[in-house]
Amino acid sequence: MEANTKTKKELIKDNAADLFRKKGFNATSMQDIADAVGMKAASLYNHIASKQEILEELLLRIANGFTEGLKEIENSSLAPQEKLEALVALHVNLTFHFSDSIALNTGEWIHLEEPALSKYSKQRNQYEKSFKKILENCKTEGIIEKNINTDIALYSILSSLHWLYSWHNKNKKISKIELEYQLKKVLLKGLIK
Amino acid sequence: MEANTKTKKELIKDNAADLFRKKGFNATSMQDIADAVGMKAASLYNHIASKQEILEELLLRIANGFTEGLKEIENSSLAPQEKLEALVALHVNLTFHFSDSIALNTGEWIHLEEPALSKYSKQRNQYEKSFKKILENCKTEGIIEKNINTDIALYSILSSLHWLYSWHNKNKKISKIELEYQLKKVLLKGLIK
DNA sequence: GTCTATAGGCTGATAGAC
DNA sequence: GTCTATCAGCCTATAGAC
Repeated sequence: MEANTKTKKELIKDNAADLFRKKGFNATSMQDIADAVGMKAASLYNHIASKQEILEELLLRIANGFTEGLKEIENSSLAPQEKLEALVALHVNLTFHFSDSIALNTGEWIHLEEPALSKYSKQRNQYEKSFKKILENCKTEGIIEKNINTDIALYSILSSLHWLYSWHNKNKKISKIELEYQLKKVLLKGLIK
Repeated sequence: MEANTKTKKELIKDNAADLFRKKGFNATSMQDIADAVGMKAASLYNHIASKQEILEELLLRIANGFTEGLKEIENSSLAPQEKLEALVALHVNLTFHFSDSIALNTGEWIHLEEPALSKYSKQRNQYEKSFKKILENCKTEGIIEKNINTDIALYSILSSLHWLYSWHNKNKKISKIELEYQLKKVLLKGLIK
């Protein structure tokens, strides 16, 4: 599928994602989106139902990406440590794949309204819970030290992975393979010898 | 200084910080802040000049906290690795000290207007630059492996430290000492044996 | 499917009585 | 220093001509 085969709705969502990321959801007006796409604000409503709808579709698409990726990893016969590495790879892949809209996953999701907010939060909580379980399996197997707090490890890793998009944007020079290699090292094996 | 000796301006800023964190700067109205403080929206302007001013004062106070803390560490005679540990401690301390307003440091700073935005960004960039320098010194001394990308290590650590506030809020059970111990372990020494 | 025109509501901020 | 009243502007979204 090439760029010019995109539906106008997809084009609107792409531009909106970019603006939401740069200015925030509330500070982005339909006027801003219309200007970016190249039409009048009123015309947007021939393709989308509301500003909310744009945010919902962008975020639920990403949430589904994570949910599906996680399911594959959970159902695999990888060892706990390999599952951890696969999760890092999943984040890197989704960051490259959804490059613009993935930034919304960090903060802008709070502007979702019900029932989308509940649906999104549910998926996100489920994801974190499963991630934590894998960390705990690593602990049981003695791969991770017993006195490491699983919650701290979890949120520490997730924070780094959530912010991936920001240097994907700043520093395009880093390839996917290199990014994956570095993150596995820094996040899992540690910095100091 | 006790809670009830706070000026009304400080009370307004405290409540605003809490709302900005929960709802975002743009989604928080002066009405919301007035309701939280217990006065009419118009009365707020007897204590503050504008909504912008609140955001600026909250963020510049934090930025100064980081700048000053960093200066102390830089001017100390600690070894590179100890400086790294001191930086982790600095983030933990400021997270506990500014518990509500520190959250704004993660995303809401984009709503600063000039010239405050430039001032803030300058301090932030300077902070990251100095942090990076300390990492590079660790590399020179052979404490950190040569093939680790300093930028990735830097942003990975900073991301985790920026998100500290979120589980400080969720999980008050973790003490400052324990948090500091765990983070030094997870961020610096690594997860996997 | 695009446009112009506009509704209806909320926003940050000000004026002026008390 | 607090209030009521109010302004001027911007916001999302709709109606209806073309």
